[in-house]
Amino acid sequence: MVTLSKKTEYALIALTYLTAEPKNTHSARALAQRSKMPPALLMNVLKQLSGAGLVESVRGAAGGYRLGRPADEITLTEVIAAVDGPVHLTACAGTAGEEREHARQGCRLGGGCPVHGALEGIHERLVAFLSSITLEQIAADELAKSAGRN
Amino acid sequence: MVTLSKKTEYALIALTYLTAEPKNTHSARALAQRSKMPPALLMNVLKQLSGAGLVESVRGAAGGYRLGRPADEITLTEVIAAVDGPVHLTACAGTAGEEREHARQGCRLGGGCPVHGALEGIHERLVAFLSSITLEQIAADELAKSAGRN
DNA sequence: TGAATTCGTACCAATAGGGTACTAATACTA
DNA sequence: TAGTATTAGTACCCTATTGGTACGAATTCA
Repeated sequence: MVTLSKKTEYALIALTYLTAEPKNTHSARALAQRSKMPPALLMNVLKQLSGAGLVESVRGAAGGYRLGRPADEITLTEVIAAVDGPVHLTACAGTAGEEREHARQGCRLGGGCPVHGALEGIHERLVAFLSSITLEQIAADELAKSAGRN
Repeated sequence: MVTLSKKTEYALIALTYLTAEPKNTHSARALAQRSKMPPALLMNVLKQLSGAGLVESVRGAAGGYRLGRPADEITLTEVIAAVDGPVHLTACAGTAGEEREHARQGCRLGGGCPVHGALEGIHERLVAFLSSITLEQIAADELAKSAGRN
């Protein structure tokens, strides 16, 4: 399926909030309450984002999370990769570098697979598309649309 | 996950073969053998493609499948929709027409969802991207790449 | 009549997705 | 120093989806 997972969705929502107030730290619980997300799940998502360096964590009382990088340097591709692992268009395409050989095994059709080459091309274009979308754009876009609704 | 399902992959493989020889009919079994795909599963996939009008079925002895429309009029979006259902970027975005109200229920975050508007915009661009890819392009692209490998 | 095929439907098993629970480590505050 | 609020780490559960199978019925040609 060509679908963002719920975890990615939650990650985007949380990141949008962090983008709106980049200087303060926001606790996982507070973020969950504002969006009615399951707190325990959001904590896991934030941890993954923290591991990927997309957010910074501050422990202890009055701690929480803040953006790890400027919003215009965080792309949708990175968010997806941090939460759900790297984007693979198919089992046989979309694996880069040293993983490529492994992917070739995963594609059991091997050389007989008549769409292998074409899918790799599509995959590259898809990643380029997703990478062109930054967190800043998402936050700004939402602001514009929600303003139009009021 | 942003991933094409195996069924979509199989559909593309089968369609590529049908594109190469648009006039003959090809039985499900023959197509499965050429690509080492599970025959029973491919039959289900072909049935779905047939229901969507992307391929024509011919029953009886010496029957099989052929393209239902010219290859340059079949888009990747249609193939995905026929096999896996319509593309939904998220639960809250990407549902058109009369289904829209239903989707709004699916998005339990409702008005509090701060990425709703932005995701709808991304979804539209994604569908436009997938719709710009035709079966003819995939088949031609693959031909070019496989020629380069030899 | 028989063989080859698609059609319709129902079913099974494995995996991934969504979600929870609990304990440890850290840091602020009083 | 004690208490509290937070993240970190891990392990687990449940359900839906996905990948894959099976079988009988309808259709067509020889």
